[in-house]
Amino acid sequence: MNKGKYYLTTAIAYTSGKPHIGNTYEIILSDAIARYKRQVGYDVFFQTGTDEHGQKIEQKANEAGLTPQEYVDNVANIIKENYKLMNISYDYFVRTTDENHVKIVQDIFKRLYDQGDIYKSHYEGWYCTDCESFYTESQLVDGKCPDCGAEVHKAQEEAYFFNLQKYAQRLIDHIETHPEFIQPESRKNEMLNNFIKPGLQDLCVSRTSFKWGIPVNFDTKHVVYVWIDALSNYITSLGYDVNGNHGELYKKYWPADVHIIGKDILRFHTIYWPIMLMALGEPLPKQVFGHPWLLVGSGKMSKSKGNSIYADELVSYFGVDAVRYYCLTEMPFAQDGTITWELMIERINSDLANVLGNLVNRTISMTNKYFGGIVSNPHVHEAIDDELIDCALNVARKVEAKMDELRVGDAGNEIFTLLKRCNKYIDETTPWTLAKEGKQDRLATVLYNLLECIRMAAIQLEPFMPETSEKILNQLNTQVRDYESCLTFGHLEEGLKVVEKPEILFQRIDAKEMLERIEAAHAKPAEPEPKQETEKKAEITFDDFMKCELKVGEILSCEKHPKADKLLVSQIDVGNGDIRQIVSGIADHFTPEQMKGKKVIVVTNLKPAKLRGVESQGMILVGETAGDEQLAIASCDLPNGSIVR
RNA sequence: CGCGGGAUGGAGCAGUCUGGUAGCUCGUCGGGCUCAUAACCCGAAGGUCGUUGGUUCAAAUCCUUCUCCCGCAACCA
Repeated sequence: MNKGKYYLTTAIAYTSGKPHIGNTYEIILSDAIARYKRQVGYDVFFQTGTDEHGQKIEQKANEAGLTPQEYVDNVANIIKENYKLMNISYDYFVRTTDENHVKIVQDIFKRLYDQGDIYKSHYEGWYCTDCESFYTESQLVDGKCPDCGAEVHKAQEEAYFFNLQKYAQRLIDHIETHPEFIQPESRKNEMLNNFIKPGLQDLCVSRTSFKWGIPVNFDTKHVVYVWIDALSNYITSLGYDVNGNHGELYKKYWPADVHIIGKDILRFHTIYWPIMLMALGEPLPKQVFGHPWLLVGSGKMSKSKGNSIYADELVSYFGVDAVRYYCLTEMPFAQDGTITWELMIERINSDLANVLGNLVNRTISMTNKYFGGIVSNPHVHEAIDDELIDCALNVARKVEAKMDELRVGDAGNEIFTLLKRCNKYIDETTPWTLAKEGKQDRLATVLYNLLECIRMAAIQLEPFMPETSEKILNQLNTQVRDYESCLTFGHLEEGLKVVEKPEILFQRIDAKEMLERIEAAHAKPAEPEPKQETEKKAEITFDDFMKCELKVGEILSCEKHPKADKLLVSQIDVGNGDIRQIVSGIADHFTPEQMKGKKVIVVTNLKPAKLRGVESQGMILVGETAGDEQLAIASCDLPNGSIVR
């Protein structure tokens, strides 16, 4: 049953560091879809990979004392290990440092240049010679460099630009005539209204400020800047050729059926990428799905917050399939989902242990107890059986409908309604009573129905939990494992002998005990980690330090900055009648009322600067924990104007 | 008025496009059962569907006012 080809991709992971479970979620989601499509008969090509260029990587490699290539090789390996751990069934892993990728990107760049879509121009901005960086007008502070405060001058950097506007109308037409193109649909308007319709700015597609990238082959002081490099991965890997001599894979699989990406980069995939393809005269991907984020508590997972949860740690506590199951079913379709240790344990206990694990266990136990493990079906049918069988036959249809909409979590829930129905069926038929009454044939039929439902469910669980699926089928000892056999009832072989002592599929977890264990494991690394993260600043001399004038000041009044959310404006008495106005970025942590009356330590000889239009004449010293979760003002009881050293 | 999303029983969500008995999972309480991983099954309690006004025979759903949350953007002397 060949239903045709299906090409799906994930975003390629940036190789700046180890991915957390939020990043891993994307590939688990994609893997479930890929496995499902294969199962129902598509010829699937599932691609993932790594994005390995850029200034940040150049820097990170430097800090680590490695060449950029060595650095990305390491991270790419970590990512591959991670995918292996999570049982990801990708067909191809593309790296943007691959030789063929590099060559094709150069060809694409050249062709877009030759046909006039890319043109050479100048990136204009304010340049700080000390920092060797460009800044935009709005980034400047008081007309000076925001980093070092030095004078900046208007300068031009040569750069290549991609003329997007030329294709804007075609893109709008495409989006409006293909409602399925941007998923979830709620994102469609965001793209149109926010970015496309106000007018697209030409995209800067080359850089000269760093070297770690794909050189522009006709102008080698430039490297190709991220998007043309990264987005092209979807076709370079397939053997796309600018002259039309495409490889077999390209001919077969392009256009992609779906690009699965995070909602944050939807813009690049629904604007820049389609326009690139239009310029190349290639067909557009059929669909781009911007999945929501997996949040920790209510906040975004990030290294700087120190709240990251990693897949390997989760797996070490709960196992691969439990983690996969959680990510797949706990995530809403279009809204951000949450991961906490408590929710994770709750899901495992209620769904995996109680409903699934226990059902398999009790059914196999009864088969052993009453029939020595031998399966038979004497077909002593009762009306109640029809309800169960209908439910079982409906699952495939419902799962298909959900999967077609990429509602993977809902699809998983459909399978669990069958498992729950099975538990209910046991209560309705009370096999132990049938055994006591000696109704052997009816009893055998009941057990057969249950085992067959379990078999059907197990097969359909494969995209979600591949290991568990196989374990269940092995416990049943059945060889009938094809998807087709789930579409009609009664394929489980008679005469089978199920396993005698079934292994517990998911052990119930004692929540309290587990949480304590996790806390203990986190307690140790929590301390030293912030220290590692904190960059050591360069040593300064005593004289350097003495350049700072620190004084005790009293906050006379404090109010919110009229034009900025994060800023507070305080009037501070620093002694000798000197009243300073100081702007601080601490509105997230303190209210103006809390600030008022506090004695604080102030840097009084800092060059004044304007922050969103309000002048700041100094700086309040504030201590912070890693990831700015908590702030504390450096306070002091000395008289106003006291010198601090 | 920068752009967008959200607010539904204790928790997490569906339902909103295409008005018409407010649903699911977890938790709580009561009952049942004993094949099973203290599991499974049944029942109950619990919601003015964020706020204001409107359209309608009828509003969680359509229009309107306001509030709060979350992204993006800006910004952290």
